[in-house]
Amino acid sequence: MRTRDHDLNAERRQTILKAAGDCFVQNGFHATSMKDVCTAAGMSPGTLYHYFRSKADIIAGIIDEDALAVRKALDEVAEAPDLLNALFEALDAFAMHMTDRDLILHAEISAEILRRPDLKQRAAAAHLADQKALAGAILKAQDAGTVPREIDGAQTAADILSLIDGMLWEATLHGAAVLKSRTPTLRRSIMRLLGQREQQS
Amino acid sequence: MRTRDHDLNAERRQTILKAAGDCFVQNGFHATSMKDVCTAAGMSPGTLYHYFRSKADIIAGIIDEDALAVRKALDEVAEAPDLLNALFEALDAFAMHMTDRDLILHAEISAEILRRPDLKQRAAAAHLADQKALAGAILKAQDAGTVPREIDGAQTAADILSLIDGMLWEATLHGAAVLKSRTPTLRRSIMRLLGQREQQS
DNA sequence: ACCTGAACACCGTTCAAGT
DNA sequence: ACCTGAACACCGTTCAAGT
Repeated sequence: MRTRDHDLNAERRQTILKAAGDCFVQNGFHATSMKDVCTAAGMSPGTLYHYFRSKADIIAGIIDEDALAVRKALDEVAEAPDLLNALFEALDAFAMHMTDRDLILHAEISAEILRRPDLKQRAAAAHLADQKALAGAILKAQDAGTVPREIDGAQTAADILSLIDGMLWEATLHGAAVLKSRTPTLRRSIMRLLGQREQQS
Repeated sequence: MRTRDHDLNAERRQTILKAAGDCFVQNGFHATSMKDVCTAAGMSPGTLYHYFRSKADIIAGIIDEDALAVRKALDEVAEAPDLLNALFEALDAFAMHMTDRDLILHAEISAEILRRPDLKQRAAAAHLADQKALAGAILKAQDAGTVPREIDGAQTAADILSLIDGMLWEATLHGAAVLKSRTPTLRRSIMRLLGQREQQS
């Protein structure tokens, strides 16, 4: 058959993404050479370039995988009946399961987004979609009476995402351990942003 | 005289930092070659390497300049008699005077911090110092009775810095214009984090 | 279509030589 | 001390040739 083998294509691409991810976590995006990725993936440069057009294209693939995961998590929160509960549960799960590997890869991803205009554009669209999903959830909570009307849904959604990003930034700077210690206080801050009164547990 | 000429040294370093900054803003850190910086600074590679040990060392110099500016602004806020006022004034000035150039350079800086462990360590120290300065200011406001006692100063300081970083991230993704539209709502979010009641102006 | 590996263009850094 | 520019080692990408 001369036609393109889609299964092989998808499989090879997956192999390359995994191998590249490992390399990037170990040595960073710019410190790993294409030769490194080739060795890790067990193929020659020519073959690798058959599946990805450039080194940058590889990290774009990794970014897409990451964005999809965030997307799914937020959509689940948006669809849940109780916003606060769902959000805090997602946050806990996030802080629990985030490994050092994830954190390092997230840093590499962010760095590359900051650098490349085309990735920046995709990240901007993803960020807007995330914001809208959360804003929709806030609106629903306002209809249900859980969140006061005077809260600006869109802006508050953006601020909540900022808080989470900020925690991630702290975690990359000071180590993954801060995720666990930070989650409870982050909870309180998010509640304040959503206009909740203080409450003793 | 065979002894090191300190004035010339400082001047040349400044020339290089400025030239490199221009190059990085135009083409990004990794897309500008040392040859580009040499041309912009008007000197040969050998001379440039006489003043900076590496390309990474140049961006480290730019980072230090940036961190110093943040440091100064936050210390002024911390020393002001009225925290809220001083903070909001600083924020307005920040949003007003932030140029596209600053924003792009900030992005390049962040990307490089994410990548290099030694820069990461310095950024972590700077972030901690910023956080402490703001936490001190919150404590002072608590003593003055402007901010309620149940607020956790250190964590709230971290959260406020997260909100500002988040706004910067949004600005790099969606353009500098969001800084001006975002500042008023950011104000309200910060007030909420500091336990202030809603108020009509 | 899928794969190989030598070859090309380029870049960060060094170093012998000059003043 | 300060400066030059050719030279070195390395890296992302291409391409002629093979199956």
